[in-house]
Amino acid sequence: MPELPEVEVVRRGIDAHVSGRVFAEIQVHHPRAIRRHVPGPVDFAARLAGRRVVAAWRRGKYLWAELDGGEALLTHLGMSGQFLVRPDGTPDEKHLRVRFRFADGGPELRFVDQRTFGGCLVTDLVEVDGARLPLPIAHIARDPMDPAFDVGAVVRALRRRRTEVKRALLDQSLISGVGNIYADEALWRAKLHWARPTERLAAARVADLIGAATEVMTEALGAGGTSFDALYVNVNGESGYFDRSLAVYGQEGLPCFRCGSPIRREPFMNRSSYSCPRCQRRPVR
DNA sequence: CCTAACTCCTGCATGC
DNA sequence: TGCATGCAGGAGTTAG
Repeated sequence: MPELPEVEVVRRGIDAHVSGRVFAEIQVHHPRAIRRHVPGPVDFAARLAGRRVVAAWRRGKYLWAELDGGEALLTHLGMSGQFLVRPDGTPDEKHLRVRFRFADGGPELRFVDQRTFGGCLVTDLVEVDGARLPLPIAHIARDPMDPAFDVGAVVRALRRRRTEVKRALLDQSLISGVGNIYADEALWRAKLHWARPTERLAAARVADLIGAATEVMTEALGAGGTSFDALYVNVNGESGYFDRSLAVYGQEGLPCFRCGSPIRREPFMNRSSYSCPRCQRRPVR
């Protein structure tokens, strides 16, 4: 499940292998992959052909290739999206959705996505609060790796919410880049139960939580990301190894690293939350 | 305006 | 073996 660290690994790969190159033929193999590009696949391909990639950027879980002339190829990996750099003639992946060829005839870029939650679109860049962003993600908050990330402002915004703390942590308009895995890891590090009401959390506890999220995602990036299977890989098809360092996510029944209590799994928003029953006490009501 | 539920999708694990 | 069911879940959309 690509979250900030995994998307950053992909961004670096695209920056290294695609920046400076000129798009040629683009093939859309599955229309759902560009469903957010409203004008459709023909327009999508036409807007990219002949355009040079200036650089690859990221905010939260979104990444985009800035094109010469001012537009951007914006993408989100969803649950299972991958960008792979492959020499021409490499057999197509089963879930190949979009093929990007280049004018230099070098290795092509492929968007592969099993569960089709991810996608691509071409869009304008706009100025938002001192940052240059693709228009559809103007509402996405800065992530903790952003030099202009303001911890104090995020703490205040989060405490204004009237909801459970994990819901707020997953809200990409408050703080971006955190998904289910790193949310659970950050809550464990901060010793907070996911259902704690935000309005009853002291500012210092919230700051601890943001710090824990930043810390765990930084460590995961250093490990090349988290991967449970072949679904998340870098542009060369290689997996990260942070899954070995996970304290709670997917660890149901295994002993807590801190206290030895068996990690529990609870239903949360039609998915799961993992936590330590002793280190992370459930709120009384 | 704010919050929560719903929805999209495929493959794998599980149980009968 | 085959079929049904549950689960994985990001984020836009819709409902209240």
